Amino acid sequence: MKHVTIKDIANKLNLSISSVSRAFNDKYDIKKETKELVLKTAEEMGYIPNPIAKKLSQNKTFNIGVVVPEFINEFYSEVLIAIQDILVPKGYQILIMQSDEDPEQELKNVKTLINNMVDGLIIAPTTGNHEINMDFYLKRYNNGHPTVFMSRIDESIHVPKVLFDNKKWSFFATEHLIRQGYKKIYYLSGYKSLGVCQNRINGFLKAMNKNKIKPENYKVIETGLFANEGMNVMEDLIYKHDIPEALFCFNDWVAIGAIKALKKNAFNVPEDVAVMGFTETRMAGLITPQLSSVKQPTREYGIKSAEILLNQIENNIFDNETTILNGVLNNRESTPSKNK
Amino acid sequence: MKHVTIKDIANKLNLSISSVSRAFNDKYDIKKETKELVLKTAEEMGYIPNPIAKKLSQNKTFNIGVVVPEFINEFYSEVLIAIQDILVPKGYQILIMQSDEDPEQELKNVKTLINNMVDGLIIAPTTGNHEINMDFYLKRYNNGHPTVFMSRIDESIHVPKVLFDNKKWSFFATEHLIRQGYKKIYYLSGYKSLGVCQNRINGFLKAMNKNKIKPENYKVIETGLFANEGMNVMEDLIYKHDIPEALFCFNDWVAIGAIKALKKNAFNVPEDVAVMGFTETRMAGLITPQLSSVKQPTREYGIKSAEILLNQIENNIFDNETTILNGVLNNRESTPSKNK
DNA sequence: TCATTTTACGGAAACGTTCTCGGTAATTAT
DNA sequence: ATAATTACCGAGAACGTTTCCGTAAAATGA
Repeated sequence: MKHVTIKDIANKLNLSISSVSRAFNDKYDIKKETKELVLKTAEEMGYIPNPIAKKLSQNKTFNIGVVVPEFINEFYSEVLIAIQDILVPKGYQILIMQSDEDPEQELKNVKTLINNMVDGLIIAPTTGNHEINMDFYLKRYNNGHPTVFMSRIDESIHVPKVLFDNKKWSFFATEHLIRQGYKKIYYLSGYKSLGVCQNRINGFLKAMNKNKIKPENYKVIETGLFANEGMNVMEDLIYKHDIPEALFCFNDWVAIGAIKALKKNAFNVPEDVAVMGFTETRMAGLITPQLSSVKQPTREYGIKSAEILLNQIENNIFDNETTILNGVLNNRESTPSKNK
Repeated sequence: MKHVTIKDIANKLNLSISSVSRAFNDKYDIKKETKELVLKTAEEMGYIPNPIAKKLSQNKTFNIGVVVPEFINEFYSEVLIAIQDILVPKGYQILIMQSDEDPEQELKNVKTLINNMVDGLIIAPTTGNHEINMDFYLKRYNNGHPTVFMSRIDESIHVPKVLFDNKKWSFFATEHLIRQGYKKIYYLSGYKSLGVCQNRINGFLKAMNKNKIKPENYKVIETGLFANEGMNVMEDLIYKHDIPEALFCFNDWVAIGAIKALKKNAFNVPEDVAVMGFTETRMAGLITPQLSSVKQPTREYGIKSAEILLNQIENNIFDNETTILNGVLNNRESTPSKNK
């Protein structure tokens, strides 16, 4: 039951502790035969190295902290898996914490991870511009602590980051609706206080301006992140007889909620109202009608973030590079062409 | 930039290291004033305790390993959040690993966590009866290592576990279809090799027997876990003109896939074919028609598992208790009554 | 007042590694 | 054969805590 240590092996073989240690860590001054002997007896004795001791003496934990705003949606789950795929083979362990979309919880999470001496942090902030948190993260990063930011972070902040151009793809999605022939388009946005939502609003508005859509033919309606909010907002519009030709929604959930409200009130999708989602989920291709949406590259998010972090930790390379990932606009049944 | 240690504080105050340590750990032989002095100067000097050293000297990591088969679906995400909600306030950190539904990966994950000296393990096996893994876990548990098993584990195995009676609820769901008046019912199962799938099949068959449904009026068709598999199997049935009155599906995804195939081939749901899901997801209430399903109590899963583990770790209570959680059968539009 | 108990603190070992330094034996070069 | 080099190994400090044990000072009791 007693834990076998390096010392026990040393005693048994009449070797020194240092020699046994060398046997495990290769490449040092150690004879091939003794090394093999040590390895063999270690195996026999059921030796398991104590990572805690290793960490203490090396001042390295081989732990990476990852903080995400939530992982109920597939998005961050997929990102996390990708991060693991890169980091675990390199010997790192990942500590995952979720902030429940709350900046205060986020800061707590980061501090907990720091207290646990993580070798590096990947942070997906709940919002891109929460100043108190950002100040804290920045100071730490500038003191030389490996950190990568992800997803919802302002492009202007001078740190290594991996992001998606929400404004651009929101613009693309909106223009797509315009090109499909829809004249009156409403955007059901998330919370305007979230940076990511603001960016997508800006993309929507940019498309309106560029295409000279008159103000009476578009609207931005603050909605939320979940289906029931999309449903409520749509119910409200129906109640007011304020029905657009097309809806662009902050995410697939909002879109699905809106569709539900429409169907319930005898509107046909897409004949009466076309609907477009965002941050595609697996459902998009499965519901009726199949939902047009913008797919974000979840795996690339994780892979790229992990690689940048590794570069900081292992090669001491601290570029403030910004990686902007590309999406895919999937046109499906919910946004057919009205032209001709 | 140098890390402030307990020693630095001791030097500054002309105290011994032990006294400073006592100041932080309360309740020992320490005068109130000195304690406050230590705490105050520690604060000023920006002291952060080194958890690694603490762990080494206490032989405790305050880390809990949680291994889940996957966390792409909401189910385990919700369980994980509940586990965190219980354990984090108690000072524990959670290391999450996912096995990608692969027993070998699962064993690797568990071993990685053990090597990292977790104080306890919560394991949701990919399947309930993979013998090699189970032998390993059991031996460890019987050697006094805190462990709780969750979700997909056989009731007969003598360990502390939290589970859902899949057979019972599958039986309930099937009987519900029968009572709603459906005479010909097919079950689209998961992989028969997975214990959890086998249990649900047994529940289905039990309902068939009890209600004396003739063999020509039911079928169990091995399908899979994802929507495209549900879709393919249903397409195949349609091709063979082998259409039941109701479908019972292994999970909501399979159900949604099957519904898609039906709609595509001009069958109406539920008029032509009723459909019932399982392990309810958020989508169930949002798609058209709203999907009847069985809701599993995800939060209770996590809370109960965490509590049992804490009891093992902190109170040394190792009951082999089995907690069986209750579900809820939500009847929605996809399974209306045919009677009358 | 003196013996006894309590309180508060210091010394030092322990946790299990890594790693620097120095030393000896073996090998090679001169 | 001797000197120089190399290969291999051991001693012991270091990482930052906790905790056991001993003891001086203070408090208590008679």
